[in-house]
Amino acid sequence: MSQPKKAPTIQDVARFANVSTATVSRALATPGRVSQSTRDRVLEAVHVTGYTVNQAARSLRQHHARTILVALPDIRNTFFSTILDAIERETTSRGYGVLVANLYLGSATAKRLQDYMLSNRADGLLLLDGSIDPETLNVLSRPPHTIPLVLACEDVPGTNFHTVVTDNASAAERATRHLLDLGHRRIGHILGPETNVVARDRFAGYAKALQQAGLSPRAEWLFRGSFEMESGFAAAARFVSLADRPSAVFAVNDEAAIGFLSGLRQHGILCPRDISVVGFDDLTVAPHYSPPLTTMRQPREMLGRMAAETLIDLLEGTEPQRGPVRIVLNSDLIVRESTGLPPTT
Amino acid sequence: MSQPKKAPTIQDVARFANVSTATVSRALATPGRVSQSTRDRVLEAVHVTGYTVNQAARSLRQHHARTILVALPDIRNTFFSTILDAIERETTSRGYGVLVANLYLGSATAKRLQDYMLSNRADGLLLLDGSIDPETLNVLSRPPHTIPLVLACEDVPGTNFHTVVTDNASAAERATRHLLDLGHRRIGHILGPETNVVARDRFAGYAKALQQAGLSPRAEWLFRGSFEMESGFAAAARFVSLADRPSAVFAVNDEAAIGFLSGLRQHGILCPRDISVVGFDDLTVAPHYSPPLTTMRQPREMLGRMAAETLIDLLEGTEPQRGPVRIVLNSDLIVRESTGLPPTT
DNA sequence: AGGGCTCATGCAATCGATTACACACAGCTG
DNA sequence: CAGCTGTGTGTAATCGATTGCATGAGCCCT
Repeated sequence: MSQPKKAPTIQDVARFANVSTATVSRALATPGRVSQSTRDRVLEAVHVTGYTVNQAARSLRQHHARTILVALPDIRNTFFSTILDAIERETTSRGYGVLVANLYLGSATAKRLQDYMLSNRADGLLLLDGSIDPETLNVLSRPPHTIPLVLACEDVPGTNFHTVVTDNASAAERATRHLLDLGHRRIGHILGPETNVVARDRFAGYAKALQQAGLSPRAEWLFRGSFEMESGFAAAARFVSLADRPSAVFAVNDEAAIGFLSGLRQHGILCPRDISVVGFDDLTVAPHYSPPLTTMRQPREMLGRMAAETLIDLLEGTEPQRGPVRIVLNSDLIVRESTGLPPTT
Repeated sequence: MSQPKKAPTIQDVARFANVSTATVSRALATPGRVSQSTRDRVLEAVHVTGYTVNQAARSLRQHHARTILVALPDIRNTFFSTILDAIERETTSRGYGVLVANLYLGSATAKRLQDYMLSNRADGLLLLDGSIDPETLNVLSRPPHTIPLVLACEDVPGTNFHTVVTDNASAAERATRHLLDLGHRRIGHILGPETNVVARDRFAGYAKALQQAGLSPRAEWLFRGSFEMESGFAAAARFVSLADRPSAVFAVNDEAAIGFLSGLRQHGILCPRDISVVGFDDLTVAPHYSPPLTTMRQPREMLGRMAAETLIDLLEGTEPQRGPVRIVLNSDLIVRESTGLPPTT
């Protein structure tokens, strides 16, 4: 009696409702296909027994898990966690679960992904990390595995999958042009990691804007970094050691911008009085920073939502599938107080 | 030939290696129980066929999914995403997957959790949200369900589960005492949501420190808010409307502190010149804010790791199970520049 | 009245891995 | 040499839900 009773199964429900398991299954999945009275009895029995479906059994039989895997380079970063949030909302509203895998660079990433994907735990992969080996992806996405795959945020060069990204290059161009429009001619850039597509695109946009203004990047005004605050902070140290300093800097993201400003402040350089800085992302803290940050706002929620949508459509074969989709979302320039006219020398 | 070949199963491996499926299973799970030569043949066959286990089948048979569910109130918040990161590291290193569920307050949370947990998708639940209905948890955790459950970050009053939390009350007391030690006597507080345990504990610590100094909270210096920047910002508006203002404020977390400072700045009130502010959490941005924030640093990674550890130990029945464990981690006061002596009037 | 429907339901196979049990064979003991 | 032990392997049941096929009841039409 008081044993650790086992979870009720469809058998229990069937017994209780005096029908076969097949009927229970149908009453639940396709209510229209059973009679009113049977349906009522089954529903009643479900209620009484407290039955819930065993997903493992269902997955085994139906060959899908109603779960997707989201692989990202760093959950701690608000940028990614916001996207993950949007993904989670969309997927759960469609009845899917979300498995997360954090891909610390350098770990046996490919192997882990494969293990995950090939073991029927997840039906599809949403990849937010462009730094993965393209060949691994090709292996996963082609027969005999044929794993539905959507790339979001970061493109993987040399592949041709469904992709949802933002317009990094043109947004960076826009940010840089904003500085040019203010009258700046001496514009530096805090770069992201060398290998990162997003960072490269943003640099390209920056370079293009300069070029259109008849300028070109100067090596000593290019500060290599990562996407983190610390790297912006480190860039500030290099900045102050320069004899000939830029009057404005475009940072690869808000975090780098914030670290940079924080570093400059330690050296008595104030923004926007002495220097203008543009960031990228419009983090929650951007409007509340001191000074409030001028930045490019990416539609992160939308990106996450569309990526999830694309993947699930793919899984369910709703869309007619005319080759890989590529969605590019636009970013907006948000002008705040971290940019201003160049100091009059 | 070029059909979408199906994924290889243990049957394929067995056929290839000329053994039974039982032997393949044993060769993989308990290599010591098959002969050297058989083992080699099986491993070879696994390699050739590209076999990976079907988790759904395994789960069905073994009655566990090697997956845990992490339920949190808001992934976007760095605070939670950092913990999630730590959890993910720990669980994957132990061979478990992580499903995430975001619990927007007010949604049919309890129902969602139950569906999730009772459907054999996950073996255990790691709950980072204290605002859930205690009764729901009791239902889940008791027969016939008996779901292993660990509470992290936020306690749920009226329940008695394994818990991993930080010392919110005493840390808040410490933060407040820091202000007292600087000579402040007029100390306000930005509160969190009324219903939140963490917010309540921090308020209690604040009140206790005041009391020990012979003071008590003044209603007009208590700013009700949430954990978000906007609520800190809103608090600033109320602050400036005060005829008689505090000289220092303890904020329920860094986000509230930042929003508050940002709001004050708009009104020309500068920190630490005019006011001292202490936050809580030590977000990444805290040292890079202007001014760099004095705050209580919580061991978030450790918290995530220990919570995951506790849950998995529970699942695997490693630990001898002598009643619910309760782990309380200590926070550290990090003094930076947002706190200073009270302005000399 | 009988043939041909549709509708509701049951029977039993199926998904892929694990594992209790059975069995064959080798080597050892008394 | 009969009997015993232990090792290595195979057979088949099992986990729980879904679903193709079969069946039977009831209805309509000619």
